[in-house]
Amino acid sequence: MNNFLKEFKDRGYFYQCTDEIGLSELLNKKNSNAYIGFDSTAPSLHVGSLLQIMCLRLLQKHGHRPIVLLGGGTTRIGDPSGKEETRKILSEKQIENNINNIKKVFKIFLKTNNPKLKPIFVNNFKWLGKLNYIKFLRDIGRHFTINKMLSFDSVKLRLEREQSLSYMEFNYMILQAYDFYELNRSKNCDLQIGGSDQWGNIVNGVELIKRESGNQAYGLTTPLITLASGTKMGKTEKGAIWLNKEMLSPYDYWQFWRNTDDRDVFKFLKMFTEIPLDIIERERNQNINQLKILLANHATEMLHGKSESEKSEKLAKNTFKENSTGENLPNIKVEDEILSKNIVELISYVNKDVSKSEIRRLIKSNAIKIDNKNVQDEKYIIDPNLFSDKGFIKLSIGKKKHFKIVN
RNA sequence: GGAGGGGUACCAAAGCGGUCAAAUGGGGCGGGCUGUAAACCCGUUGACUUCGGUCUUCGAAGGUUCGAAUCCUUCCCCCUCCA
Repeated sequence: MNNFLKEFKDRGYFYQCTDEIGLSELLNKKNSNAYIGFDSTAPSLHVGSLLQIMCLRLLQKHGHRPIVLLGGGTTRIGDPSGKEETRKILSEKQIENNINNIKKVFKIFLKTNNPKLKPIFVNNFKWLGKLNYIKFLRDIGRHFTINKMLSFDSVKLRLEREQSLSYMEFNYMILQAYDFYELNRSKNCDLQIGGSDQWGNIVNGVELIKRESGNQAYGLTTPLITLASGTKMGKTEKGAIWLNKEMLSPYDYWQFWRNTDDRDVFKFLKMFTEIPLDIIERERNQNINQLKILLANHATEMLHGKSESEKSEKLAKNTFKENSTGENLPNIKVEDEILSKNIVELISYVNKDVSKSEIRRLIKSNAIKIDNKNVQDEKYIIDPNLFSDKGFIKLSIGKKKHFKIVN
């Protein structure tokens, strides 16, 4: 089997392929261009897309060139796959904005120095935006039968549940198929990779290419990752785990991986790090917490760089150590004016998302600590002398949230 | 177009004149246990508060009433069945 495909499988990326043998031969024969499309509905991707990004890296590693499609065109439509409801339609400006932000992350993850492997960024609005309806129907539309389109899961499920599916969304799969066709034509792209929910869209593309141009293209899908806890990857209680650092700090990203469920650690090491598989296998029986740190370090390093990753690890060690002073936490400067008010005001100032009622509740349930000492009284005012020995105080909200307050 | 059913907090879902800031479950948050895990147990979950209360919330706007999530009117939206 082709090396790329082998590693793809060994790392747990593989779900389905339109023609495994054919693809394997193709990839052995030449360096190929492969594309993955990304949703541009949010200003950042989250870990839910990370597996796809890892696929792109893997392509590069094996000498193939990734094409990143940021769907300015299809985002304007909304993919009905796996969606219960019609998606909100974003403004042009928002989409452009999102695309620019998302690009930053790819520039981190993908190698851009080698001109042969350098990713190609495409925006399908470039071709979808200027399609001529009649011409499109005649050239492309004729290859699709309604009979078949109705049989695809994305459509079928909606209809079965008697949820409305607009004509606009119904066309999504044709547009995605057309994207693949267009990339095959103009960029020599002969492979599309996507999540398992994209299977139908991908197959349509492969068929369209075959019929319209006679070329053989391939599709490859990755499994949907569910966590041991049964939830979808990417979203947690606190919200999505964003990849852009403006939306989620490197430390919080590190913490996300550090807090991986025991049952997922081994799987994630294979999927989300590039540690050689034999080494992962060898390390497997190590202390589970060491493995989690390993995972967190690698994942964070890949996205935010070595120094951020090391800082996060250090900060975590420091923060969770018994009686830590919290000196490594980022400074939060608080003026006397706030400090002279009570603890509720202080916390409210430091953590603006929490309401004062909530803070009062936290105090009652023993969740608030100043320099590791519980605060029980909501009228408590910080003694300025506390600053004098170290120059700062540590404010803790619960066990995981800590702040270093400087005056 | 006709006939019904429905819109309640983060989600699901009860309530159908006062005792409703609204049962219950999930989720979240906090505490306990631990390993920053899982499981489990407990507490909590509109806002503000001088802790006495005060203010805003049950699709929207009006109305009836001492008093409405609950009754009436109009409007908006969703669903089911028939055409």
